[in-house]
This record gives sequence, C-alpha cells and structure tokens, in this order.
Amino acid sequence: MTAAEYAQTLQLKPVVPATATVSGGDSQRKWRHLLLKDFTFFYVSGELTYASQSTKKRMDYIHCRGGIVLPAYDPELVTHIIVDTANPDKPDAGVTLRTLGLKKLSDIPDHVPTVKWKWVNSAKLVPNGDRAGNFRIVEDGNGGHVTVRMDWEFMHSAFVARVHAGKGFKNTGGNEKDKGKGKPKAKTTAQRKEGENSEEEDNDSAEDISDISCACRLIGSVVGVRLIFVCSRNFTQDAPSPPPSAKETTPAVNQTKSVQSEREIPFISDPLGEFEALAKEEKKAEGFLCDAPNSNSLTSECPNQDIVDKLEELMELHRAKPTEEDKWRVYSYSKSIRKIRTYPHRITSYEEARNIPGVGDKTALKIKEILETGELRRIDIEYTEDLDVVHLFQGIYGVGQHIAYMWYSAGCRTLDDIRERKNGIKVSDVQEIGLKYYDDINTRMPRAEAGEIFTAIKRTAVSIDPHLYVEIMGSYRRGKATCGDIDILITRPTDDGNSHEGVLASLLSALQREGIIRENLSMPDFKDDPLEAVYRGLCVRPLREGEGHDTKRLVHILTVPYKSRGAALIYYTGDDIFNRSLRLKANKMGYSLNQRGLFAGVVRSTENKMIKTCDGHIIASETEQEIFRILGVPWQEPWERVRS
DNA sequence: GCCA
DNA sequence: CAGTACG
DNA sequence: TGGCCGTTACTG
Repeated sequence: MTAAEYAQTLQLKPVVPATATVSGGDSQRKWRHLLLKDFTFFYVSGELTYASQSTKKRMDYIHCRGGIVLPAYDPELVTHIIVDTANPDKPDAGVTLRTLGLKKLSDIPDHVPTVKWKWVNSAKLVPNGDRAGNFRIVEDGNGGHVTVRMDWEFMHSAFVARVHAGKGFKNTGGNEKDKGKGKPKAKTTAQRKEGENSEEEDNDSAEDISDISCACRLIGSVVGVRLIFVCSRNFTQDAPSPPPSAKETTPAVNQTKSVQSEREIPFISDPLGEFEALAKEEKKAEGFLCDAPNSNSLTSECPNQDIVDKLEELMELHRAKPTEEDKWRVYSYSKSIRKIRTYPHRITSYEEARNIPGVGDKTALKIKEILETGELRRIDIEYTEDLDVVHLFQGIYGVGQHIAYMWYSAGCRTLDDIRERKNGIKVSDVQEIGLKYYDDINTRMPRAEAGEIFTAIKRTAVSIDPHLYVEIMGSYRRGKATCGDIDILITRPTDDGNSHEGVLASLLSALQREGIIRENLSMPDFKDDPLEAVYRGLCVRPLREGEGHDTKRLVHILTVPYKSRGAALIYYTGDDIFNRSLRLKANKMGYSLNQRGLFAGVVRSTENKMIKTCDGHIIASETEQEIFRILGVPWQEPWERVRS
C-alpha cells in the first residue's frame, strides 16, 4: 500500500485520539487532545512503492490528533508539508519535489512551511493563559481547552531555502488570529490553580483526559444502552477442571505434584513474603511466560479479585476499540491481570504492585486508585456510547473492529439493523451465518458435549481410513470445563506408503450427510499441500432419541503432514498466550516456530521482516517434547499451558 | 499497556 | 491487499 | 523508541 493510499484509508477511519506525552513546565505528563486539529498535511516519505510501518504510524499519529493527511499534494488545501525522507535530519529536496510534482522549491506557496517530522513532536503543554511563543488553544477532550505551545515551523524547516515559509519567521505576530479560535473556559486564577493541582496529584487523571467524545461526534449519534462486558469473565472464570480422564491420550497426572516438581519450591518460613521477593527478582530479568508452568492452585480464591475485576472491565472496553494502541493495551492488560490474579496475597500499595513483573507505572496507579476508592474512573471515561454497539457487532463471527465501526458510523445500532442491511451496509456470507447463529456461537458448551461431537466425528473419520490419527485439541485438551469450540487435528503415519490426502474432503461430505455439519464458514485450500488444510464450520451434537438440542457449535478441523504433528499439537493445544510466548522465545533464540515446525537459520532482511527471507531449515517438528527441549522450556502438560 |  | 480468525 | 506470533490461513 502506498503512502497516498494509506492516507486515503485514514480519512475513512474514525478519529480516536491517542495519548501524547507533553511536557508542561517542569512536569511531564501524558494526556489526550486534538493537537493537530485545523492542520492539513502532506507527508513526503520518499517511499515510492509502499508506505513503511513508520510512515503509517506517523500518519496515524496525525490522524489521531485531529490532523488531516492529504493523499495527494494540493497547494489549495495543505497547511504543512512534512519532509521525512530516508535521513530525517537531511531531507532530500529532489525526492520532495518529485513527490510534490514540482520543479523547484519556490513553487511551494510561501505560506506553506516544509518541516521535518520533529516539528510535529514539539508540542508542549503550558499553563492556560500563557500566550508566549507559538501557542495554540486546543480542545482537551472534556469540553474544556488547554494551551499548547509548539516550536515555530522555521526552527524545523526542512530546507534552508524555505526557512521563511510559515509562521514565526520574521513575523512572530502571524498567529494573532489563532487567539480567537478556541475559547477557553473563563477561569479565575484560583480555579485554574485548583485544576492544575488536582492534575498533578494524580497523574492518571491527566492521562484520563480523553477525546473519545470527538470521535463519537464524528461517528454518529447517541445510543442509550449500557452493556455489561462479561465475555472475558465467562472465559476466565471457568471452574478449574479435572485433568483429562484416563481414556484421553494425555496421561492423567496429578497436576499440583507436577508443578511442584518443576518449580522446586524450597521450604521457607514466610512463603508469601518470599513470593513477593521472588516477584521483585523476576522484575529485573523477566523470562518468557511459557517457561513457568501454570499453577492453578490459587485461582479459586484470589485476594485481589476486586482489582482483577476492574482491570478486566477496562481491558474489555479497550478490546472493542479500533486502534493499534488499544490492541497492545489489551495485550498488556491480559498479561498483568494474570500476574495479579495469581499473586497470592492482598496487594496493599503502589510499590507492591509495581514489583509484580508485567505491572508498570500505569497499572500500579490504577491499582492504587482501586485500593483507595474502590473505583476506577478510567472505566467511565473509556465507556463511550459507541462501545456497546461495536461490542455487540464484534460478537458476529467475521466482524472485527473495523467492520463494527463502519457499521456504527453508517448508523446501525442493533443486530436487526444489520439483518436489514440498514443504510446499504454490506454483509458477507460468513457474517450472515454469524448473525443467524449469534447466540449459539457466543455460548460455550459443556466439556461433555464437545467430547460427544468429537467422538462422532472421529468415528466417521476412522471409518474412512482406520489408520488416521484423530485428536481433539484446544481448550478441551487443556482440560477446560467448558469449550468455545471443537478443535480436531487429523494426520496419518506414512510408513505404509499412504497418506491422508483427500480424507478431509470425504470426511466433510460424510459429516454433512450425517447432519452433523450444518454450515461452512471457511473451506480448506489444498493448493499448497494436499495434506495441509483448515476447515471451519458449524455442527451439532448427534441427535439422540427423545431429547437433544441442536445448538450450533463451532468446529475446526486441521490436517497436517505426519512430520509436522508435534508442532501442530503445540499450536492447536495453545493457549494463545502460551503459543505467542513460545514463538517469541524461539524468535529471540534465533529460531522460528509455527504450526509446521521449529526452524533455524531463518534470515529476515533487516527491518521490514516480511520482505526477503532465507527459508532456513527445519530442526524439529515431530514431537512436542523435542521442540520444548530445544527451546529450553520445561515440559508442560496441556492443562499446565494455560496463560490467559 | 509493559519492557528492553 | 486488508480484515478476520486460530491456538 | 520500537516491538509485542506466525513469511499462520482464509475470504472478498
């Protein structure tokens, strides 16, 4: 995607302001605002064929702060040209002119400055009323206004020949008219002082200033429903389930025993104090999440449940939001929440929270607030009226953040609006199915039902080829009491010269004849390798005489070459966080792990790691154990791999 | 969000 | 290609 | 300040 195309897509995206670090006098703080509102940029990256990650990020940065990024240079619209070519400190005039489609720099209008990226970053928060320098008054997201000072454009001029362009050079009065633009709330000095104090007392409140309201104005009108986000809790609060019974392929081992033997917990007089010290120690040199087996022993009684609840609620709010920033926030919260949940005693201070690995300054402050007030104001701030709707839409299989926000901005508010294609929205085939079985898909099934469906499918599979290896994976293999779907792995030994080629297709038609499979969500693509495929669909439990519901259940079937079964077992067993951690560790060790195997010597071209790779060679894939061993990860049974 |  | 889904 | 899993797989 070129920079122009990316700029174009940006214009369609809602403005959801991101945080910015702003130095205010002698203190630094993070807050949110539409700093760049009223500015229209043309961004010269020098990248001809595609927009780099950095370019996209910077365009996002501008967009999130209310600025407009033009897809094409237009001297009528542009207020600033940002020149950010290969070497940011030495802008390339030739590249710039080619990008602009001009012959010489003097063809750029005099009122349009050509600045380096650094200028955009020069904003500083100043006390309201401070009218020195190049100040601007911008919305603070809470209906108020704040004063911000930016460097003069000429200070970051990209080209000496154009230092004169824009505000500040020679004529420092050029921003006179800006004064009337924002109308700050009339405040007495005392009131203002009060406001500043409260801001300083609690860092978080400053950070909490959110411009979501602006986004909402942009997106559409108000909805009155407040929906409780409980999804994650449904997932995480499953009753601790017993290890798989003896009939399972995985041996039934006493899990607490195995955990203890791995961790070699020494005898200590004050186990809780010791844990705290341990946490502190880990903070210095954090290992990988996959290295320590999960200990389920503490999940029943969490001394910090109130904290966990509040943080989870906040995490779910962020999960529904569309930006990359929110995505990583969720990632971060999920890790810190897990640490807090398994922390064995009541957290009593900011310091104590901070010492838990994965808990940083922000989360520790939030914990402090919960400890002191029992509340987390950030939850109310993030809880904008668009969220419950997009959350509802995201419950539709095949609908993620982007589609949800598109539909919301098109004016849709209910599932019926979607069904009716209100305002001409498009609904894909998969989404149509997701809509039809909305409740079914979002309801977890008892472990026993997953087992029942698996048994039926395995029976059919083995009737096609008795040598097939058919296993149930996912949350079932991890021993969960309820399952969100049924994950089935199929492969076959090749020592007799045969393989499972063609089996999946036969199996699917057989299951359809039996009435077990009811809907297809995605069909396998055998083009690369006939032994490797993924199927997704909806199925029902085989109907028994008399009783039997026909709630549709998600079923995933994966076939892999026999050689890859170890890597596939790891992947398909999960959980997701465990897998990501394992893959991260592999990566850091110079390996690469995916569902096909563990590879060494994978060379990625510096930066842009998608481009140009040397294939590398496979070093393990047949058994889970050897992959664990090479990665230096202690062996863990499936139910010990729970990380989320 | 957290961390190196 | 972007978006979504998967553990 | 940049990375955060996978040259994942599938759809449109």
